[in-house]
Amino acid sequence: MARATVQDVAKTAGVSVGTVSRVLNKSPAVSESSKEKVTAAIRQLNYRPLASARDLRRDRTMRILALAKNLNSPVISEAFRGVGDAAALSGYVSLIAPTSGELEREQQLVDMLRNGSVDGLIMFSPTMSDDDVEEMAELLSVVQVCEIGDAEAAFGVSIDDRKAAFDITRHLIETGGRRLAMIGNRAARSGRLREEGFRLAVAEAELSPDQMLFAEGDFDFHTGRSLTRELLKAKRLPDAVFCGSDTVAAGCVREITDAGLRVPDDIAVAGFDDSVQAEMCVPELTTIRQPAYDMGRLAFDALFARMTVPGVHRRGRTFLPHELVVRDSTRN
Amino acid sequence: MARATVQDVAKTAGVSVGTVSRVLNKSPAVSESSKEKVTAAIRQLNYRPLASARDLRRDRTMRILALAKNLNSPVISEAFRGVGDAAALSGYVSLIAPTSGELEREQQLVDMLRNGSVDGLIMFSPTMSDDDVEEMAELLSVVQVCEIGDAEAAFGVSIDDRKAAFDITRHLIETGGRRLAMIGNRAARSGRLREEGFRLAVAEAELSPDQMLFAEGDFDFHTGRSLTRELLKAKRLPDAVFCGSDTVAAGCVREITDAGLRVPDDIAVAGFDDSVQAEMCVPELTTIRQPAYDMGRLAFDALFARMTVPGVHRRGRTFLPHELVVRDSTRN
DNA sequence: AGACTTTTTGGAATCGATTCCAACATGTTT
DNA sequence: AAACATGTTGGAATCGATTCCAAAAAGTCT
Repeated sequence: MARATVQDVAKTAGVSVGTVSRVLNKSPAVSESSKEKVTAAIRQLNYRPLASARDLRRDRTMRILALAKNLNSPVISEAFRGVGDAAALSGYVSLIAPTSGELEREQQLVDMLRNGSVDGLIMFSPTMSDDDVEEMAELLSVVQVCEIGDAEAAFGVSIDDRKAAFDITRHLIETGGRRLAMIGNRAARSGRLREEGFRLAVAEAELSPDQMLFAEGDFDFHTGRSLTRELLKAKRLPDAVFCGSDTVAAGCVREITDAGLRVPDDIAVAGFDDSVQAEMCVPELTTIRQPAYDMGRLAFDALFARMTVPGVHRRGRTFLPHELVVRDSTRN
Repeated sequence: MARATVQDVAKTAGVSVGTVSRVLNKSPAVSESSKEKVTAAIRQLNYRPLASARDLRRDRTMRILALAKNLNSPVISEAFRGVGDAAALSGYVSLIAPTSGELEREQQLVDMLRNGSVDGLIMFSPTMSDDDVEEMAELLSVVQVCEIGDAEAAFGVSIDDRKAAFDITRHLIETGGRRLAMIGNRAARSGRLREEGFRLAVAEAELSPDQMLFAEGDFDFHTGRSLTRELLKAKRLPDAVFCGSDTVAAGCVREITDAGLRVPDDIAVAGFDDSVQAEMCVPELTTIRQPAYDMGRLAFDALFARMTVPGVHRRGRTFLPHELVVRDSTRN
């Protein structure tokens, strides 16, 4: 009752293992009659080729792995959908695993690439240092998506976070913002770039940032609320707040509203990502939409080139255009 | 510059492949001196054992795979965290893949279990029929979590959806609900059970359900809004609505509020899952909290038993206790 | 020192699918 | 009918790590 092997199939079909393998791999050099015999034997024995044996012989797995701190993020799950669809077109299976931001767990998963459990790796939000990612990418099939190191040599697919933050900040200024604040996250690479974009836009308008708050670690709703509470303690309140994510922005709006102030009349709020939370918020959030699905598709394409063409090493950075989505949290 | 093998390591270390393998597998029968030589050679050659060769020989991969329609769901991602932590304790790596509700994609992923790419499978929201799941589980290492078929023979780990829906519906009645409505999802197994629980509670209170709406396919915010719009067209409005998920409930609250009515004063609303959206909603949602993390841990334990103990076949259903979380969307 | 146990080692066999080469069968051409 | 191309086939070698067995080395006891 154990697993059937090619040998078993060959015996039942009355042919050689070579012929069985040829049928399995759709080689044209098989007669109609033996093809039928083999197919029948396969069905009869309920045979499936063993992956490890095939992978060992072929020296590839047709599997790729994506890593992210957290699977919850709408941008990541949408981007991974893009990865998956593109991968499927090329016959690859794509899997994903959360690292929970733990270096050890991440290492264990990265090892799956090193030991040939998968053919390629897509990193959404690395925990390891930028240098380590770069070094790894030098030798192995790795592509970064969304979160990419600031270094010149960094590579991968993302939007231009600095430009996106610049754009949405300028929108806050154009709709009347004069005392601008930001709630961001310096722990994340993208967070640092967004801060730069924010500062640039403020400087360009010859204003000075009124107040800024930063959270270490991940963006979340409660963090957004408590940071906003800090913000509201100031003697002169800001009249526009740029938040590094929609979730934080939702917390920000909530806290402002609970304090008896109005959004956007007293304080305008902008988010980032255009997640479903942007629409669930009251008022609905002005935000930045990322072309996450396409980013995923492009990331796989780059990975595919890296995996299949021997000469290709890591490519440069690809920026995809973002989109400013204006809703009620800033209009007035 | 190709990959180093045990042979290479053996040669550089001046020992046999057997000894190298013994070092790799921490066999005690190795002298201190050769252990050092081998370790040095491994580092020098940057050697990693090839997974496919090891898996082939050992006939197991120490990897498991989880499948879900969608990775976005907070309950699933939390349950998967539980799976991952429990798996790590036993030395397993756990991966997850979305099926997008496509049967073909699901089949391809399930094939990874059939062909030995992974040792076990956890199914969160199967697309295939209950019968197919049951049949598969007869032979292979499979455990269901959250969404489990209604059949007597079904097995896996979940809360008692019927009871949870009953409890929250009774809460709606106890807080003054007389004309009860429900927005649910008959496409999902859990959705059908929740409907049963709702009907039971309504019947017990000798009321009759005022109106019910069902969505085919997944719960989402926009579905919640449009279904609520239908609900509000009735001549006699309901005074309490039970929604099959927090996201739908958020849409429901929004639509009610936009219509100029008050929650909970005019219409009370209850959700399900206790996701972050329950807290983001204004007013915050009364909902059912699932012990998702523990469900994941238990699921892995069951899977582990199934994978390692030869005799163990599928076990019965394990129900974990849910919790009614009362917030402002129902209190009055 | 000789007769033992115990520890450590080398190396061949193994896991199961693929692939290559030689051999055979069939068909075509002259 | 011989010479040749074309289409199929069988089976051994291969991928790389593990494991088992026999043998060598080291240690213990009388």
